[in-house]
Amino acid sequence: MGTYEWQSDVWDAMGDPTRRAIMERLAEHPSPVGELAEQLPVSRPAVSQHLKVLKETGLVSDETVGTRRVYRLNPVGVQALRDQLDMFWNRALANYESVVEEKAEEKEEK
Amino acid sequence: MGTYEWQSDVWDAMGDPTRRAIMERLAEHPSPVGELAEQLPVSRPAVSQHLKVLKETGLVSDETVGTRRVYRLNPVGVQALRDQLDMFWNRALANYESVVEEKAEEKEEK
DNA sequence: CGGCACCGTAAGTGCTAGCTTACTGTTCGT
DNA sequence: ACGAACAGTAAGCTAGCACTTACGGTGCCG
Repeated sequence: MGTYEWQSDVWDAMGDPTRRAIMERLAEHPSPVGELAEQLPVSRPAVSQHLKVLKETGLVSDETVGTRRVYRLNPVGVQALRDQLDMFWNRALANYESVVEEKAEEKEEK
Repeated sequence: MGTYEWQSDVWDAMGDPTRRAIMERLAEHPSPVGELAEQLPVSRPAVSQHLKVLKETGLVSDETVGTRRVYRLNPVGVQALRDQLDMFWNRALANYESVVEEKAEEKEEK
């Protein structure tokens, strides 16, 4: 807690399967809303609402070109997820190693 | 199948705020269910249900010691998240660089 | 053995959020 | 300028899920 702002919104955003599907499409290449909706089993407004969430969390950015809006992945948001995930990763390893040490101690005591 | 049937379930698991709180606690150190419930604003059965989900997705592992069950982070599950996230990360960078290239081309055309 | 501590499961409930349809707002082409 | 294409917003409905209480099961200790 404290000064370290916990961006839980980013995890919430990735928690929805449709939004993850959108992220996968955008990982291929930047796309306008209509093109995304065609490749997904939901309506265009639904996609639009999901993109709003993804944009608010900083996972995607948009650019208006002509009458359409092209969305693309935002490296900043993705990096934020990586940072938090690395914390879990490091500590998961620490936990695992402590288990190994305990097992080793058990053997030594024999 | 079997070992690798998750993938998307892992994100769903991390989508819930309470489960993320549990993951934070387990990142500190392994804990039994009751201890986790004391530090959270939900009942013990609720924690138990969440732990079930986290275990099914491979994010945590449990060990029965006496009458209690000690849960800890599972490096394998956390690693699964990291792998998928890295895919987004690499492609997000590719998208960004393509934008930079386009901007550069625009300047050259002038 | 009997009571206790710890935990998982069952059953039921309330609320969130994702979806749809309908509407409004821009921008481009003719 | 008018219609078409593209997209965001509003309102409403529904399904899923996170939570609760109640219960059943297992290992520990006096």
